[in-house]
Amino acid sequence: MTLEQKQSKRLTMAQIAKEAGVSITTVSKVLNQLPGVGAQTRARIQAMIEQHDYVQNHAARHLRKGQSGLIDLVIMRLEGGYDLGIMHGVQEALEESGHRLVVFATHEDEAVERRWLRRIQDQSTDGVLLLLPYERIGIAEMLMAQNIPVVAIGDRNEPTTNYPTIGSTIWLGGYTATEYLISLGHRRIGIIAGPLHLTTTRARLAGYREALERAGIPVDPALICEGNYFLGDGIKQANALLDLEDPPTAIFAGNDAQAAGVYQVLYQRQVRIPDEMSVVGFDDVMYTAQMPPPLTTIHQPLAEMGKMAANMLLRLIGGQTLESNRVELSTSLVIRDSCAPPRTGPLLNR
Amino acid sequence: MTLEQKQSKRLTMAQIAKEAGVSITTVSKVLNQLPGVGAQTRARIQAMIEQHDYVQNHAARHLRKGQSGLIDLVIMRLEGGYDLGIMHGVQEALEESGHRLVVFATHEDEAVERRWLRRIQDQSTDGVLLLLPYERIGIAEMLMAQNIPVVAIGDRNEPTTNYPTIGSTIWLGGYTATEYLISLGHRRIGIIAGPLHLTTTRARLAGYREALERAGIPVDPALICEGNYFLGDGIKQANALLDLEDPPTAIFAGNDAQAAGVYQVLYQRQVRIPDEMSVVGFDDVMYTAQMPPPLTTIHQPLAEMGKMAANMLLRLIGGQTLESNRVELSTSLVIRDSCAPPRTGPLLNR
DNA sequence: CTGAAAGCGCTTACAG
DNA sequence: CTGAAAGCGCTTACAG
Repeated sequence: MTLEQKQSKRLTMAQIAKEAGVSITTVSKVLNQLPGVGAQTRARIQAMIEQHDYVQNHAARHLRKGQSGLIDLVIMRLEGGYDLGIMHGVQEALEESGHRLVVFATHEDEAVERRWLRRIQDQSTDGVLLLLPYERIGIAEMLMAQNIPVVAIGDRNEPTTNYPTIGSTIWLGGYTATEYLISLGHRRIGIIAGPLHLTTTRARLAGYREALERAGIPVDPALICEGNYFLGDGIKQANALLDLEDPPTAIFAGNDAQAAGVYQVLYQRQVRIPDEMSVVGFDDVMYTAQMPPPLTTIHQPLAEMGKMAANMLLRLIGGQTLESNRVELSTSLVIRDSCAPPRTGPLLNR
Repeated sequence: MTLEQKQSKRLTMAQIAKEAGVSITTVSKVLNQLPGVGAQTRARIQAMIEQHDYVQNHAARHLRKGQSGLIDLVIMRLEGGYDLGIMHGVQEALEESGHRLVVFATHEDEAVERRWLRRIQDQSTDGVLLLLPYERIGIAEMLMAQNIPVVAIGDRNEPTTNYPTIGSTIWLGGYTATEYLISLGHRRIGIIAGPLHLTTTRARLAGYREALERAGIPVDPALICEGNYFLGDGIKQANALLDLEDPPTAIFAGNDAQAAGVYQVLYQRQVRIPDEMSVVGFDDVMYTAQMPPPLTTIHQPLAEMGKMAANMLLRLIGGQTLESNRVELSTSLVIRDSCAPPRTGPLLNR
């Protein structure tokens, strides 16, 4: 080791102890705010610590205490919107606890997932937050088998899980959005769903159906489109809906990304929102308020969900038990400018 | 410790060694693929490792080798677009190296930054990627003082730094965008800049000026707006430009978020893009291709920048030296559907 | 109130 | 080719 490197090396507890003329044990007690140190000694050591700007070595602490101070967040892909909303809340919670957040995107690639899982298993995480609608290699189970705490955010494909999950009242969101459109006078309401094998998709759809049925409006299968939750799906399905013999007067998109796709199609076809077509989204991600025109959508409390999930995980890590394995925060309708009563007369195909 | 916990505990190298009837040293050599182990012994130990799905303890390794396997990425806020583009590239590079990515958003809060810095100083990071246009508390310097490798991404406010930075040819982007609009016949081109104290803003502006001057078009200060790089700034400045006595026929936005704001204003005022107004953005973030109409913009190779920054950092961590302290990747014009020749006759104020 | 000592699970000279 | 031993920098019973 060269001299230069030696000089730049951070101090150890032993060095602090030596300088203060006390034992390492005593320094450790001061650092960890443990009792059993005289007031004067404590003050002297404290001063020394501050003077040198000493920080405990993380690795040694980790090795002894078995805590890495790290939380892993697993997401499908870095795409903004929904995931970022959740991350905001997670970050906020971790800021208080002092944990750092490791972010990992699976890109739905099994090999990548397995490699990450291996890297995680060396006890270098305190807990994992799963932000995946579904998984193929059973990440949650593998993690639990290793006694690594897990909390899943958003709806998962399994109706019940033996690990905690936090979601929102999706069904109610689907119901509320549809009911709102009905209240404006709409009778033909198109819905763009996600993949039907996801429970979260089915919940939206069930809410939609319930609202129609309560209003005595027959459900027209032609108005129900299956897609994925991407913008491109909104484009594709909006086109399909508009090309119908008897097109809808309102479109309820499965999420805000789809709604953005719907906007694009309406723009291209020169169909005015909301005069000629009403649109409702789902999620209420950051940009919805700024879409032209501002999108009426179902608000999911993303930040709160993230925060609560992180706090649940933290409690699990602390060895506490959770009151409930499943928490649902409430969705709500945010009325902005994308909906209006249907215009009289059929919409012309353009 | 209860029996249950005992059972779930992960194996140690010592246990593997005992089972295999060899020393810990030998197991370690096999695990780290070091020479000095007989082929048979190696095979036997290898089998044992696989059988037990043994993974080295991260904390112990970290303590001995002084490597955490962690890279920290510091960003201002989680907002998507630009930052996510960079993150994609970073993740890709780290996937190969095996490092995990810690993400931290400063929210431009000094207290938060200082707390993070402290947490970082305990040797629990291998290196830091800075994705901040500027910083108030001198993060880069503090990190360097602690011998923690740093690489900054995107342009920084300092013209020169004593740590590596990676950016793109912003000036050229400003020039190219303006030149393109001129080539379409535009003479009055509005530009929405970012904060003028940022070098990155001034580079765009200098490119804009250069293109105008080369074309013999006088620079009209009224057409130059200062804003911030958010969507709201695009809205505000687009309104200002449209309210001018002699409004521009094209608007060059400082980034794509601003361009989205411009779109919104044009939509509200029922000014058609590109027939009545041309718009150019900057960055080429994920959603630009999907804006209605698809936005013509200056492409920054965000993923490549992130990847290269990560690789530079990795090299620094490995003790290698870098060829250059400053790398600039090239920007390019991506022509989509938001520009057209100016319509004849003045644009009516609406 | 204070401190000597064991030990967390590895890696790495070094000796055989 | 193989292994005993020191040590990375802490925390934590335990003894004084």
